[in-house]
Amino acid sequence: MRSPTIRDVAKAAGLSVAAVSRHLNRQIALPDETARRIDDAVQRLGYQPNVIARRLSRGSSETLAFITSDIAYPFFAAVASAAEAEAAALGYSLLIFNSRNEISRELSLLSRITDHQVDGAILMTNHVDDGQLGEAVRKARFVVLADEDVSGADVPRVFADNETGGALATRHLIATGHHRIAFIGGPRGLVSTEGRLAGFEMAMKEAGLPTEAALTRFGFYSEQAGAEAFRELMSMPEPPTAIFAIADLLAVGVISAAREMGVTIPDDLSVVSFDDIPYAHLLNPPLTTVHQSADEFGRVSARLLVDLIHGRSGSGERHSIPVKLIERGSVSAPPRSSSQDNSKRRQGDPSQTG
Amino acid sequence: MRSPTIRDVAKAAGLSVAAVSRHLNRQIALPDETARRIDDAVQRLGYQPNVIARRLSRGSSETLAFITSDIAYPFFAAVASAAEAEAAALGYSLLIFNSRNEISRELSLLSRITDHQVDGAILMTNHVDDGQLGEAVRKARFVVLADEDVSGADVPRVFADNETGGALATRHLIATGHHRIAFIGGPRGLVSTEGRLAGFEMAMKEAGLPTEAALTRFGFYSEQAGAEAFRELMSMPEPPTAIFAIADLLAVGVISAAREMGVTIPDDLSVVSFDDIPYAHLLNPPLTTVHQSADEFGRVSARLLVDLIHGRSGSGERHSIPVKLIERGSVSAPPRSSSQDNSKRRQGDPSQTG
DNA sequence: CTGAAAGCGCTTACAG
DNA sequence: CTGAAAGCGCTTACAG
Repeated sequence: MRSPTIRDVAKAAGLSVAAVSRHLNRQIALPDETARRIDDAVQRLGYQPNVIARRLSRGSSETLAFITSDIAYPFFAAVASAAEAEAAALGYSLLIFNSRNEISRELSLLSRITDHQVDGAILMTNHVDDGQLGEAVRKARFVVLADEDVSGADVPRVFADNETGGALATRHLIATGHHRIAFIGGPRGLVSTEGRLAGFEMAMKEAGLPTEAALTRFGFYSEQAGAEAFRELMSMPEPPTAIFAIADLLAVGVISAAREMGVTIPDDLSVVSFDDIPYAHLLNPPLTTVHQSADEFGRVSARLLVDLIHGRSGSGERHSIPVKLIERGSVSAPPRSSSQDNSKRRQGDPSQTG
Repeated sequence: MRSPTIRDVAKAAGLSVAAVSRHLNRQIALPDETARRIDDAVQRLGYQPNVIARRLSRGSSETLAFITSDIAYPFFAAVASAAEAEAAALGYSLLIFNSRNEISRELSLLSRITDHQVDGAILMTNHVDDGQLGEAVRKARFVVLADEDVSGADVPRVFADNETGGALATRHLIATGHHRIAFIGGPRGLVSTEGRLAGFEMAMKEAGLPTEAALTRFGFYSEQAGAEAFRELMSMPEPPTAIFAIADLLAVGVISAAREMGVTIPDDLSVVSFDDIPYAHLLNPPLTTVHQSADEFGRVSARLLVDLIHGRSGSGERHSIPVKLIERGSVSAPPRSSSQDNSKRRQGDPSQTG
């Protein structure tokens, strides 16, 4: 019941192991008759090369890793799926890893590159680094950073155009008549949070609108964090009339909490978010959100990684994924009653900018 | 720049390779001083064992594969995530593979078991087998089949209680007043389709209701297939007043198409589905659906696989995942106007059963 | 063109 | 207890 090895094939074909190996790897053109003898033996024995052994002697695996903080988040799953498709087209397998956003797991996954278990990795982390990850990435070398940054790592990067997206979302809210706009972000220090915040602030400034510290919240990327931020915002003396939640996941938390509190979106409160996850258009309300292409994210990352492995792409490379605003049903004009007057009353507030 | 090997460590510690290996694998209790020498050398050199080499000589990898037809489908992603968590708790890594439901990819993934690239696999296929897959599973041995069956494979299985779920969904529709109920299934021959169909038919029969062939459709598991089945159903002379779509994915297709055609759910048409994907409660309308626990699916599958590898679980084992109906907003009483009378008129139709 | 042999980096029976 | 050596199944310089 032992699986046949290349030696068995060689014996059966009356040839040397080397000849068989070379033939199987197409590094040699054998006379037809000889080639057939090998192929027949392979057939008959049901021989399958042992990939582990090949990997050990060759030092490469034709396998890539995709490390995500949460494979259950639809946007990340969609990126993984696209990366897989592109990797396959380029002759690579893709292993998908769930890091649960734990640095220890990210580190051990990255070490599989040094191991030659995989040739390289696409890393989608989702926390700020204390330096460990940066060092590991530098050591692993064949890594592309997608969606979030790891500072100090000299590798290619693929980010969404966060700043433009943030500005797009905010301008849309302003154009619809909102002045008191809250910002619900992820953790501070992440490029997603900082980029989208910069876009938000830029758009507010353009419009001559103040950015109030109490209206900009930060926290984890989770439904719960979105819900919590929403509740805090609504319990303010003068709640905002619109929210820019910088991820659909956060917006989902906002929607759930709003439902519970009986506030209607968009009648009582407008919401714009970011990502455009698969079912965003079917939610209630349909989410107005900044779209970034998961497909392009995955494909570009995979291509960049393969290029890097083959020395065809520089480590300084940066790729920006374009964004666009998708208007659906979660935004409307602010309710007549509210904040218009309130915001005037607060004109002199020292916490205001601009 | 070459990564340090166990030989380097041995040299640095002034010991044999064997001693180092045994110490690192805790198969030996060295005098404290000696142990420290090794640990220091490991530290200093930054030694990390080469997993590939270990795997080749040991013949096992402490790694499991999770093969899914579509990692981008939220339910599957959730199962993968749970399987990963359980595997990690049991000391195994989990690689997630996207097979795209292509048999050639499933086969090559399965062959990684024979390869010793992975110790075993959880296989979630989604097509009927022509025998190839069954043979590969039999050969690979350390496989657990989840969600869908592969006939002729003598391995453990984890299925939802499809029949009960199908009956639950159908009875709910009947209890709400529906008589003309359509069934939108996946491909014929899959246990999900057949089991849920059996439950559907059982519930209809219980209620003394006919099952009309034109009202039961089968097709791929895709949004598109759901939309198409819906359109065909609605263009019938007497369309159904309710649909049991046996997967949320299908229901999402139905909802989209209904939106386009201007039919309102649940006022014009009631819909029940199956799965309860993550955002089902936030859709418009909130989906009334049969819940199956993705978490339990993933955890049980992983545990069964590890048990199988360790010879602790028999290949005949079957585990059934309980289901329950979650009532939300996609079902209401049938519209006054319709089918009540129509269905009487068709009493004598030969295509009717029972 | 072809084969014998070394080597990839571990683990583990075997002998001391 | 400890080490020298064989072996896991391939690939590939090297020599013929």
